Amino acid sequence: MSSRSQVIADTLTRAVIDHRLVPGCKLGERELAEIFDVSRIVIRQALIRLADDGLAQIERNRGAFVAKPSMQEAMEIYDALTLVEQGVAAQLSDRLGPAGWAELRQHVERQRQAVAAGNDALADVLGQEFHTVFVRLSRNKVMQEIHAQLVRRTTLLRSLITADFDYCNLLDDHSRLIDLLEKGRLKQAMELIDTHHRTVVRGYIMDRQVFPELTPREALASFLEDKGNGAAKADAPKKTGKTSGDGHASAHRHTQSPKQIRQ
Amino acid sequence: MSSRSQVIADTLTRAVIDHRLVPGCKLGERELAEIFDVSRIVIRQALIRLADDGLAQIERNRGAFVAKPSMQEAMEIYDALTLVEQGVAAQLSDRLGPAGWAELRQHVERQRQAVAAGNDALADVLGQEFHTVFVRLSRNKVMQEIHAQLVRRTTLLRSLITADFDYCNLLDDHSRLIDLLEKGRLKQAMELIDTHHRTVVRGYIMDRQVFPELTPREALASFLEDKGNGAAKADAPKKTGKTSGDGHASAHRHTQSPKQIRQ
DNA sequence: AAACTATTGATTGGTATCCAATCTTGTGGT
DNA sequence: ACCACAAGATTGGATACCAATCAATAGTTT
Repeated sequence: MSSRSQVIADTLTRAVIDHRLVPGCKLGERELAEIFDVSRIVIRQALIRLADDGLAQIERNRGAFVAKPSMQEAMEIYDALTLVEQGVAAQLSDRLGPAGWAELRQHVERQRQAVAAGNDALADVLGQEFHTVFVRLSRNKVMQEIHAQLVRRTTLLRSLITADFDYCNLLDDHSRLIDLLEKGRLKQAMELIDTHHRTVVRGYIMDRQVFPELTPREALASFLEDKGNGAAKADAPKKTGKTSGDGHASAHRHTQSPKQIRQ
Repeated sequence: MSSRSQVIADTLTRAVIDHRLVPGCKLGERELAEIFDVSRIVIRQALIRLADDGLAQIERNRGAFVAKPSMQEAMEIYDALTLVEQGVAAQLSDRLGPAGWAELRQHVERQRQAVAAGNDALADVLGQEFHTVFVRLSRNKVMQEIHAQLVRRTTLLRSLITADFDYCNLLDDHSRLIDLLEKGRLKQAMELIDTHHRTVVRGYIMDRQVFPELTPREALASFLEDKGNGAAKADAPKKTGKTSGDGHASAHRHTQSPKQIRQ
């Protein structure tokens, strides 16, 4: 249904927020065209979409690269995210019904169980997803899209840094946030959101040089496999690219292997 | 410096927010390609940019049209705008220095003078611009871009409705907002922002059928003239497309002349 | 006459090929 | 070691072409 450039843009987006394509990585038209078996023009359209989303930057006559935000921009993204989530919190504290609170609590509970079961990967995804669910309850699609875009960009940021903190703390934050909001303690709730994000940022140490771990061809190998199967080609990337979680309750650490650097 | 598709996207954006191109208007590739004297591919890239910005919608195998948001979406856009401006207000009330407040007051003063001088067009632009200046003082480029996009979309909405209110009231709102914020009366300030936008929305009567006033060729005639001159071609559209004001303190009324309708 | 169907025409999405401008790189001379 | 210049590669764009699909018309049937 979607145009091919949209599918490819979604696939690339997924690759970026999964840290398979890291900031600074060159996204050559010819190379991508070969990988996706499509003409260069379709690739260019996909890259325009990525650039509009803030995940890539296109330099005239030099090509597209995975975006490499400055520390300043990183701060701004987190500030914007905080602002949005605080605003949504304010709205929800007024308008959210019992069913909504229940859904949030249930989500936290699922994450707690994942932690208890030692399934860190799932816990990670759920922790990220919480914020998305939170905003979804505002029932404002425009706001959802803005938030999703900001979240994607924070996820991109996590490629640039070495996170180092435990996320049990953050899970507690989610639980406490619900409590505060339901009790109408809006001011404290907003304070919590602020410190929550600040905790995340503070856990980050920005490495100025980031080393690509994978070439585009390696990073997108899974897509090539999918393409072999045939059916899953168009569906899978679209869905995961849009709905699946992203966020910042990660404890990953990236091994650094110098290879091809930009700047 | 920018790619041609970007320049064209900016030109089209300006035409849309100036209401020369109204919601539902068909944006045919071939027609635009002739108008701008470029290949269809460049046009398609420009249309992708517009669609990503929420100003156009592309339907597969049917083409691109100027976006025609539903009443629901209109509400969501205004809610999002309110949320963003409230958040910025909260930040500014803490962090803004005397110079900032002075800039805001000066801006209101300029608008007041324009009103006094009977220069309604200028007053309109300044009234719209106030919100942009307000957000700019947050010194957060990411937030600025989000806000600018939302403002563009509200401006698009104004094509869909018949506004009917005087904007002296809104000018007072701006002045009062500054007073409240500087005095730290944050809660009242946020309430004011909310009612400010609600006033705007309430002044609107959504007409379900919108009639294109101009064909793309007519709407973009000024561009064609510029192109004849040669020099002003690349500069003018770029600059105005990005910085010049948009907002909602308008008192325009659109005459309706049935012509080519969609749906 | 009204409703359904088929053909035609126009438009879009996409490919392949070509070209100019620009960037990068590597080589050679000093 | 350093600078200049030429060669190669890459991007931005034009053009021509094709298949798929939508819209609208004309024709057929009831």
